[in-house]
Amino acid sequence: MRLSLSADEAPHLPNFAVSELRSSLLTWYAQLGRDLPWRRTRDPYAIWISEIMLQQTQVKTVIPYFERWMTLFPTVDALAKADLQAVLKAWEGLGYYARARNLHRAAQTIVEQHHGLFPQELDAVLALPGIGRTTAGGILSAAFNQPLAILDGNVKRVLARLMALDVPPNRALSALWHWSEAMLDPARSHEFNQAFMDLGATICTPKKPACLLCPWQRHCRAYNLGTQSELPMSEPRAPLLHKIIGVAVIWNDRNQILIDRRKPEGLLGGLWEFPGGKVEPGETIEACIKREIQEELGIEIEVGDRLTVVDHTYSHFRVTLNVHHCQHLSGDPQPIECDEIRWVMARELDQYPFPKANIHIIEALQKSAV
DNA sequence: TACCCGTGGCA
DNA sequence: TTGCCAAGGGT
Repeated sequence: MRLSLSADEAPHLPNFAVSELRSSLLTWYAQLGRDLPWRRTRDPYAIWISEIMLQQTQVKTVIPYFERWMTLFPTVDALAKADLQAVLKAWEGLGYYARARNLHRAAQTIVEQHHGLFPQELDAVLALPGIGRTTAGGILSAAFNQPLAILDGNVKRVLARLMALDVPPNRALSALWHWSEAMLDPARSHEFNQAFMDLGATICTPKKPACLLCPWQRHCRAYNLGTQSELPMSEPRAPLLHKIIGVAVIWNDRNQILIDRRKPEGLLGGLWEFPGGKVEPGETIEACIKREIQEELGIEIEVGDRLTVVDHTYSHFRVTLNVHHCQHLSGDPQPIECDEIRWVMARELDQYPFPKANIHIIEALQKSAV
């Protein structure tokens, strides 16, 4: 098996086939394409928001977030003027929080450099943070019918099967871009790109593709070879690292809880959390929590009863959070390894954006308070 | 280039 | 329970 495939090695798409593939896909889409909220508008702002939310995220998950977002921040200007904390709160639970931080920054750039109007020039769009080639093509084709190709996960999978690609898609990106561009119907790029993605999402699915319903069945190399369930090829992955974490819900004598805001960049950047850290070899949970709180906040606490245990999986590792009630004893908490610290009442916690694993802690707190 | 960056659904 | 992967981009 070869390791990679360059564009000039890519098998050629015959012109007669391209013409038939375009028309059969567009006919299929006119009948069976999905009715999605962001397809009812040509507003580039709304389409931009949907494209960012849909990065690595399924349509079903995105729909309620999209509807709420458009109510909270209906225009570029509204988003640019909003507080980052409010933006992160609207994104809470969607993951990949850099997407929300980039949306906020990009909105401010559009106000400052483009009079608040979403730019139509490809280079200007690509210059905005959080927008790469696929997202730029998706926005500009959907909003302005510009003849720009896309290469999202759906299109990669469809093309990998159509062309019986014998390497993992990420080893053949230039060939895949070449095919996506060759396939695109330049006069109807808006419909074509949407149809291309719908084909991948509803027919050419990762598991058990519905080949019998596929408008491209006759031309599909994988179908004709019977290898559609083996494609696209996948890359081996390293097993997830597992970290054991001690977490403190620290109470003061005014019935308040201590939370901290993470630094603005990196994992869960800008979100709030309950403080804690990794258990070292041979260390008890209680000792870990006491040590971490001393190191990170410079205060003394007494570690009390266990509140809950939370298992959570991130992209590249897994954590088990061992959460204990704690009592503040002495010292004024300092933001040594975070951006900000606050004492808040339990009922105020829902005003702050928290990562999912911490949402579970808040739910456990609400249960234990009843 | 290879790694970082969340969460949910599903088998 | 575990692994896989979904409308990717930044560095």
